[in-house]
Amino acid sequence: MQLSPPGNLPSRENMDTATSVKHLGEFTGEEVLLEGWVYNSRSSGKVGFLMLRDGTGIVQCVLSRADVGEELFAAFKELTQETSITVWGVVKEDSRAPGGYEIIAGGFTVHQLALDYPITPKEHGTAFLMDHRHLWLRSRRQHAIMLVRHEIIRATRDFLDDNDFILVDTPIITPNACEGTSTLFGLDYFGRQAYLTQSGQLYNEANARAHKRVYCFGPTFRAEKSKTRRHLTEFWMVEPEMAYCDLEGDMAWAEQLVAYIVSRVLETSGQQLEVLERDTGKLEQVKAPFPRLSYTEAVKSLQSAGVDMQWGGDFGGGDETIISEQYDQPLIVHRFPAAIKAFYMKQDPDDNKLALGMDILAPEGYGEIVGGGQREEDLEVLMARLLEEGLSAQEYEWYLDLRRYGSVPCAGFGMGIERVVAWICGLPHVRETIAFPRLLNRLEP
RNA sequence: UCCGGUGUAGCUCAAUUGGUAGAGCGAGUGGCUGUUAACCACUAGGUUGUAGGUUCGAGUCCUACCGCCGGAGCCA
Repeated sequence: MQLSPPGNLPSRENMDTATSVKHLGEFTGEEVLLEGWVYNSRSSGKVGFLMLRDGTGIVQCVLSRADVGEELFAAFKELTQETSITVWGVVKEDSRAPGGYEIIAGGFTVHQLALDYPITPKEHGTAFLMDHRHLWLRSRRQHAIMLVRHEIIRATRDFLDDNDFILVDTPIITPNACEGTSTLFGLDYFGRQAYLTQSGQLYNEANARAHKRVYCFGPTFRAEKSKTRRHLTEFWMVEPEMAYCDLEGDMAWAEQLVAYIVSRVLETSGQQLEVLERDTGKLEQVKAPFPRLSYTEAVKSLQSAGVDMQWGGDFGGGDETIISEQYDQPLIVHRFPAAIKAFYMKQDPDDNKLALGMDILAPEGYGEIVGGGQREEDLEVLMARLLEEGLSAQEYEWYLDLRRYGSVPCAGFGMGIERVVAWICGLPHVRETIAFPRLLNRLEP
């Protein structure tokens, strides 16, 4: 359908390129062309309101029957939700319009009329929305979440890049399991057993000896049959690794990264947080340094809170919540029992029952967002720990080489992007923090 | 894998003690000159998750299975 606008209104020929809703403020009083989709439309007998969504924002376009003519006005009334259209008209400041600006429309062109769009402006259940995830992404809240995710990733990369970290990607397909095969997705690699990575850390350690400070950033896979609000089977993790760094340095880098991300989102994404109805007061309190608690202190604190827990065990999700709710900042828990940690984690020289690991627990019950620690740099100790875990030294020869040729203290951590997004956006579940989540019971769409 | 909940129109939900399956939204038709998830009137829309059982009669009670949601375990 192509309709010509009447004579005294802006015509499409006057404009060469389309602008976007995000930049409308620069065109007050001018004619613009917008390309987008119908978000919603309303009409009374002689005035129509078209909410146009163009990916950068939503703007109300006003069509007056007297101005646009009978034919165009009748065509407007045929428009359905999510129909793709190009609209042209004059930008006008108007306090009655959501967003402060509206378009006095001169005309529009329909590209495709969308019939029976499944997601109506009313409420829907999560199962239905997840089945229509490919369409749900267009809605206002989901759009805002993806923008915040984008900003979190940008802030992460800016922070690391500006501090002389080099992005060195690590492989997704790996030949062996660094911490047992039960949590890994297996795959056939030309007749050999291979796995999807659950961490780039071992490779990061090699890269850190080439570049001193490195990070990898990619998808990570866990085949755990976990069915909780904080687990995905495929998630994105950024993993910085630093040569010549100990546990203290590791904690400092991690807390500064987290604090920087929060301040950047507050600075740039206020509009999105408003759409998400996030209480930003709680985010504004996030400032490095974060409070620190040793594992041993955390266990004592839990025991005095009435939790039945012995020294040596791992924290459950509920335990994490109880500990972190005592603080309004992210909390660093450090020095865990060596027995429950991976073979490559360095033992505490002051107490060999402890490993030099650390976790950061997000406030408001969001749980662990960062996990990391100092690596064992001594060849003999590392070899002994590896064999203790029943792993084959032969498969880790290249990793052991890192201790043979210029070994140094080395530390790093992994930060789960989806958990950080869930926390900063104030979402109850990580499934909305990624465009197409992979969950225990969900592989589609 | 275990425990709990749930499944009714395209969507979100009602339906009394077991007695004719209903509303809002969405869709369609008409009306309305400033709407904000617009509003008003009318219309269409159903194998009540599946299979079996009890009963004169089952959305409702019983059994099994399936899906989904939440929690536990396991994990980041």
